[in-house]
Amino acid sequence: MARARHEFDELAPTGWAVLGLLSFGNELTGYELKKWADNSLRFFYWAPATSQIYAELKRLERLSYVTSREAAHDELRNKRVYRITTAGCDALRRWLRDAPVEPPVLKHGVALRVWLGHLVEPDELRSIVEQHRQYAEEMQDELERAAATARRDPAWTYPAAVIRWGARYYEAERALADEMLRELTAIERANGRRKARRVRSA
Amino acid sequence: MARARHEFDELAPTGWAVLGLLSFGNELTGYELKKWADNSLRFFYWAPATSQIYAELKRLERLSYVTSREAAHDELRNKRVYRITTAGCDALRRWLRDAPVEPPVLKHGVALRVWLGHLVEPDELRSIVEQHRQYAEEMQDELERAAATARRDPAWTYPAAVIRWGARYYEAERALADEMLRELTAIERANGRRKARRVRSA
DNA sequence: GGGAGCATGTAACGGGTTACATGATTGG
DNA sequence: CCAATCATGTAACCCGTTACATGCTCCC
Repeated sequence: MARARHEFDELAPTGWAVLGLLSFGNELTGYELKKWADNSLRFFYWAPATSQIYAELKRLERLSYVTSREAAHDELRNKRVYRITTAGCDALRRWLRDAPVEPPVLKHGVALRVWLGHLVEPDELRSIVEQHRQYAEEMQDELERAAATARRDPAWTYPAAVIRWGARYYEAERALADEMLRELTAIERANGRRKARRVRSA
Repeated sequence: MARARHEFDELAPTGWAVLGLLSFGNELTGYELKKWADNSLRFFYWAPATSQIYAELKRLERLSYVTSREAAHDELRNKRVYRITTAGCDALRRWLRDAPVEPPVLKHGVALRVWLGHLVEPDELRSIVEQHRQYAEEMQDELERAAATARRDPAWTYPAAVIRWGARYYEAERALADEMLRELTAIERANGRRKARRVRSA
């Protein structure tokens, strides 16, 4: 039953993600990595906590997928920069190629709450969906701005494509929220009629 | 800094989700709950492991949000059915109303891999996106079938609305995959031209 | 002077998973 | 008779988070 243990299981996805951040060639500190994660990965994957980035870097170093050195100047502040190794690059490549394509993880709290709509007042439900709509719109805006300023640099072609993908994703999310609001209106109207019928027949 | 501990923090979202499953009124066993989760929650939230459902039920019982009894007939097989209490129903209502609206959790492995497209062959990238497209299509089909057979029963209006929402969600996901495939084609063409230019200028 | 940002971690905890154990019933 | 399904749980483990500790530097 248990799938054979493969090389690509040796790291949790987050580990590969961090290694991926380093695969663009820069030498980066844990702190910088966190910031990069926060304004790229976050949009379509997720932003690990700072503490976990450090933990992940240690693991990566143990596997010789990254090397680190004390940043030369500015010696007093202890500052360690990490760089991907060829072994790390190879392993990452293999992971990208060979790891099974898994369905995205989606935990949609708003959908969950609408699903339980019979328990709350229609207005409260609307408000929840509206807040979500707002959020989707903000994300879309952010990503569209990011797309506009994206590097022309061929090294960033793929990230740029994913940013555009993200913008469309959140656009769809917003459209979905709008549609849901229309559905809610329809449900309220129907309930109104039902209630009216009950009253008439009483 | 730390947000004040609220009542709605007393359970992890999964706890509320399980309680939500019970809020439709049926008496259910842990096993049945798992199946319900697998063919409803799964589409927009996520399906907890069986073992966790039992753990969650225990917690819910400790909080008096559910009660349980040994199923009367069929005594030999130890079988315990759970039912939501009024306290549980109230708590769930409060959670639905008052818990902050949090952004959906999205961990999109496919996007992550495209983002690192510079490390793999274009064909391998296409294949990953195509597998994902396939998946999205299957989910859409499943949900559309579910929507078609959905209860007319007013008690299921909201679940039905969420099923339709899900169908549209995966439709969008498929469209997004298609668009991504077109982008990949464009990138390949551009890389071809770049390569050609390099050759000419050499 | 003090707050924001830079920088690195540790400790405790919790939520959730996999793997495992157990056994009865049903249907091909 | 054997496999699948029903049914319930425990134990080990790990991923990741929050909270905390520390201290520097830059700029208002």
